[in-house]
Amino acid sequence: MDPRVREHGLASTETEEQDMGTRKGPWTIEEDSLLAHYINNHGEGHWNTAARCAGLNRTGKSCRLRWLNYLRPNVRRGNITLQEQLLILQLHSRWGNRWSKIAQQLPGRTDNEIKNYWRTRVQKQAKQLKCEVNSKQFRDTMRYAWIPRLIERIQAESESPVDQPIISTPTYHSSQIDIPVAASESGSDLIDPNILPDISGSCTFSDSLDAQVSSGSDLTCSQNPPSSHYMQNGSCSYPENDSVPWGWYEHGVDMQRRG
DNA sequence: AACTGGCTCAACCGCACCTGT
DNA sequence: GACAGGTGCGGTTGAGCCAGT
Repeated sequence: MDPRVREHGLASTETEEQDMGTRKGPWTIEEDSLLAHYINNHGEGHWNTAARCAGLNRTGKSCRLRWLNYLRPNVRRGNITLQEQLLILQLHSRWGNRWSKIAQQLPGRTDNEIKNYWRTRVQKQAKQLKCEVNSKQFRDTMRYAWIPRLIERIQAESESPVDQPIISTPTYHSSQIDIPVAASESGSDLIDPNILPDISGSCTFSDSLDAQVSSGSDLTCSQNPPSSHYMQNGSCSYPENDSVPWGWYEHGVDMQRRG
């Protein structure tokens, strides 16, 4: 849903807030317009000045946030693609909660969006696995189960000629990372060795866990995520059968929920 | 139809860092 | 060096939406 629609309904309460000083809460279309117009003319930065000169009764911080997360051109909203999910998992395993740094590798995505993604999806999975999101146990699950499954998934989608909206997403380029949009010959090509140096080189554990994990243990499973009773001896294992569907974050399906 | 609980995401808050004086 | 103002970042919150009952 366009947030403006949501916000517009709340705009009627703004008068009392304006009387009491700096405005807070959802932005109105008028405020968006004022801010965008100002920044188009004067450029980004100097947010406090922008707030004053644009006639906005907002803090500079609020203006900055609104611009970066919503008004800025090329901001991509909507579902995180599989490639983006993969990249987020990889980068988070390397950098931790450095959302802004991770966001820099995902053009058009904001740190706020990635942070929200992590909290709502990944942390939820950790919670359901009854393990700390920063624990070795969870990281191993991510590295040796979810990421490989994500790669398989990306590969599978790239091989099927129909229903692959993800393929239209841009290739991500940076000095360090170049995640190909279409899968190459092997899924491992999708992992930047600089990001997860231990994945490609840790065949023994990876292979053994792979055998345990089977399919359906990854971050795209939300409808029926791996439950805690699959946890054994401090690591994650999963049932042999593929009872957990890949529907957790089905693109083109999930994204239709919010239109 | 009404209610409820879970989910999403925009926006706020507090803190840390940077820069100019 | 001390201080103040501005900016950036990560954590958190709460309103609104939606699906299930």
